[in-house]
Amino acid sequence: MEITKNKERKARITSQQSIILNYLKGVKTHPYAEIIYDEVKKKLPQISLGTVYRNLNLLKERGEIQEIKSKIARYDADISCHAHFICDSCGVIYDIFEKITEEENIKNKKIKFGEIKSFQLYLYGVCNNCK
Amino acid sequence: MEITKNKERKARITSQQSIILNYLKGVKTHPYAEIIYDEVKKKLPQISLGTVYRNLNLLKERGEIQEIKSKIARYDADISCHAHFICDSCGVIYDIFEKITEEENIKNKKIKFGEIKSFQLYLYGVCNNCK
DNA sequence: ATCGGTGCAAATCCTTTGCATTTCC
DNA sequence: GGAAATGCAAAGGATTTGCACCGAT
Repeated sequence: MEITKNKERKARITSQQSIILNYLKGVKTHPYAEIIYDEVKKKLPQISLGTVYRNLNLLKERGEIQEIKSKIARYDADISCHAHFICDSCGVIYDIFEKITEEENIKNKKIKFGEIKSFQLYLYGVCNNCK
Repeated sequence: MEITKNKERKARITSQQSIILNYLKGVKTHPYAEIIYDEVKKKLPQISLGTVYRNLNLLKERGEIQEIKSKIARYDADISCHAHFICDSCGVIYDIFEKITEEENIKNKKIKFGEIKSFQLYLYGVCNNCK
């Protein structure tokens, strides 16, 4: 699972793809595929949900966006070093740019099982809105 | 999503549940529901997959096990403070008990959006076996 | 002409759920 | 007896995929 083979393909940047990426870069809401689909459809009415999924996967493989593993996959075009606070009650995802721990060193840590290429730090709790 | 209401129910510890928990405590492989089902069936041949899912959710809500968010949900009965290294190629999940960052302080950090109750640190990369 | 991408719809597959039944306090 | 859990099967829902077609190189 989660195999990322590097079949060297000549990627074509389609309008579908750039519109998806641009939309994602413009929001901080960590939308999921269906939301992205609805939004992108405003500019590209004929786009299909399958294409949205395919492009999200492509962008993720290229490291241009990251997937946030919630119940439904959510996406974030901000790939800078930050954590996510996920509300156990309402599911809203907040970006945490404040330093929680030594995030910036994590990628340099050596572990015996392999090399750390990326990481995700999820913080869980109930957000102030829900309390 | 991911609502964890505290409807105070009188939980009954069934044999299904303890066998599932015991199996999980005995392995370090972070199995997913279907695997757990197959294993538990050896001791409890009549158990159903639905019951496995229901009990995994119960145990998770009670904090006795944790769910690892991979493509398929995987489960870990070790709830001590540790990270997971997930191989992007083969999907194997390794426990990381070595200190990667200031894990032990994370829960005490104050953030403006709410209170941190738990966290998960996922490390991604390609494991030595796959390289 | 070729080959990657698209749209559409169907298929897949993980997970949840409704319901009748059983179990345990 | 009654709340809670189970087994079974069906439903649900997110994501993937097969295929014919399109478009850019």
